Amino acid sequence: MGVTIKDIAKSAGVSYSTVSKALRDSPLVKEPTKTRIIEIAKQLGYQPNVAARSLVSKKSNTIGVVWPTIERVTHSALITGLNKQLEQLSYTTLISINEMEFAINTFNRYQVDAIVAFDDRNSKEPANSTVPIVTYGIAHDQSPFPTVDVNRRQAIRSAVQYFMSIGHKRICYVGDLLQEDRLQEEKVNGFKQAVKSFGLDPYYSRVVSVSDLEQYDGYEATKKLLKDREPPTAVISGSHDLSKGILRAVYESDLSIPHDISIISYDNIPATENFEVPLSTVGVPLQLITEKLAEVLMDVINGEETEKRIFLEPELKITESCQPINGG
Amino acid sequence: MGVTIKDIAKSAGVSYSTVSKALRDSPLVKEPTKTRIIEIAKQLGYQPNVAARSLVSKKSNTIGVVWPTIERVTHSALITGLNKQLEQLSYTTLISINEMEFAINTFNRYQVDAIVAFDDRNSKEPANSTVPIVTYGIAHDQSPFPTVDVNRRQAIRSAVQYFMSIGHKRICYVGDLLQEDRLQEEKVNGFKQAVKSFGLDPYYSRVVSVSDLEQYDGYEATKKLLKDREPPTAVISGSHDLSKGILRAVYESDLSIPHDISIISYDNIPATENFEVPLSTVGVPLQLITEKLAEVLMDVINGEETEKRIFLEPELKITESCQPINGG
DNA sequence: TTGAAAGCGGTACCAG
DNA sequence: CTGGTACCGCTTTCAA
Repeated sequence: MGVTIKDIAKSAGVSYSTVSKALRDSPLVKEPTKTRIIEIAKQLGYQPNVAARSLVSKKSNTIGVVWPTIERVTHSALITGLNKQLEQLSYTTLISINEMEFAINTFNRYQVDAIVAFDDRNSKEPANSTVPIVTYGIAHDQSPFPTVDVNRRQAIRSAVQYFMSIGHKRICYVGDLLQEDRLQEEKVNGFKQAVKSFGLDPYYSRVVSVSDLEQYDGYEATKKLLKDREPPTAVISGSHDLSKGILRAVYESDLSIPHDISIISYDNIPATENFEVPLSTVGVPLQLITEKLAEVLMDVINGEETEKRIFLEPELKITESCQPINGG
Repeated sequence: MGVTIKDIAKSAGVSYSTVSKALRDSPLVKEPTKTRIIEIAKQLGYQPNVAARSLVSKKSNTIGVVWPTIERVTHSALITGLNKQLEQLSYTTLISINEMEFAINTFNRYQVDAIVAFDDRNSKEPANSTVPIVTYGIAHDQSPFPTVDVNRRQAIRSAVQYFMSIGHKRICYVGDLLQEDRLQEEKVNGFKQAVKSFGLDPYYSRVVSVSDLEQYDGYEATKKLLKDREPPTAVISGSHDLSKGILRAVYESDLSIPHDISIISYDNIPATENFEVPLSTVGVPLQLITEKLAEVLMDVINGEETEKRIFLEPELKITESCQPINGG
């Protein structure tokens, strides 16, 4: 078994309560004693027992992340970011990939300080939980839990609006998933609404379906799209990976960006790749999302009131991948 | 705060030690008392406190999974499978995406019963740990910990061997990643060794590099490959996703499988998709890997001796995607 | 400044 | 079969 404070106490010739204080850096212990104890603890390879500690302190300094859909990459960057963010606040992140209810029960037994529930499918309303829950994603619409989310609808709408403002009339959205995926649906709906409310012709400005959100899917869809008699002059892409495929398809068809086609990509991740033409994006920077998430988590842990639904507004970043249309 | 066994005891009018027994389904409690207690526990929404339980029993019934590279999909199916497997053994899986050493420390503090370390990059040797560790992947070659792994080298070698046995002479392997990725390297090396030891002409039988293991990468690489004056008659693909792209590229070039090109895909996942032609595969079924992993975990938990390095041998499953070559 | 002791929520043993 | 109790490792009063 592991080293306990009693072992340290024995080795240091003090009582174990003194050790406890020393290790928690309490001012109630004289400096030399403290450093000596800490030194011994290090030598012995002491690791505080979370079970014992959280049993008495009712805090575990741990956040549980419920993420039943690891196979879908959608959230991995977000979770990585959140993990970093929470690390800075000296919280540890633990992930469960079990089904929502089971995962929440697990985290309740573990007495984590708070739970973040991610779910892009249509999962059950989180079970009752002693531990406060924060959700990300729009899965639970009248959820009783605080929710942080990106206004995807608005993101796509802004993109449409921008394209119209520079003269585009045939604007397509590539990214309808056809499966149950609320996150994608929101974007599609944002597009459809925009088309309607801005009075675009739905014949030219339509939604293009893909079977997944990866590069090849974008490639394939665009190949088809470009065979139209009157292909769009502007494309909005539902994800970064799709965009890569779209670019490929455009180039292979000997068209150029932005000369023949302008493109804006939905994206929360800062552009890391170098494309031939830097990609215009619309979305909420990942960092902002994780910051907000961490903030809300700290709030619920400290029992402070939070807004129930935080909708982060997307930013439009226009680069050379967009160009005004000449004469319609 | 949560409901404790004392609350239940009060409500049931029994001592709390009886409650403890009843909830653990001990035969030392009369049936009616037991059911009554369990009923009350359910009504009150009781969740056993892991901290308290593991503090006294020194068991948490939890396995910690160290997985610093969630962004890379490679292992997600494996982890999902392992999670299921362990669930059946009534173990809970918790995942940490932190850097190896940090994650292991965390799990030590949490007193998980065992740790599985996944790592496809070149990470530090796991720190010293009170908790037993099992590794998956070849990252740590002279690792002191039990390791379960797939014999990737042999997998690719078998595929080459099979192709030769049915007359192929120009066999290419698609899947070199060029980055530091030991798992991929193993396959590439398996291929190179096979080419050499079987006396294939390395000019025709070569390794084709891809930038990632996804569909588009396979598509792109194959498009190029097929432009050769003398393209291969057989292709071995490094991953399932790559294979999808390879198939696409072949069809688009108006070639047919297996008539013009035979293909075997490295794959641990049972074929779920329906391709035009069912795909031949070589690899260890995922289920086998997770079973073995679970088995070794149970062994180390129970302090039983295990083989240090378990190398699972791949299976070759040949379908209509392969065809003997006619006259070289 | 240090030590002693109570108690967090359970388990397990022993007495009744 | 049920109740009482010691104790797991640690934090946190309270006394010395």
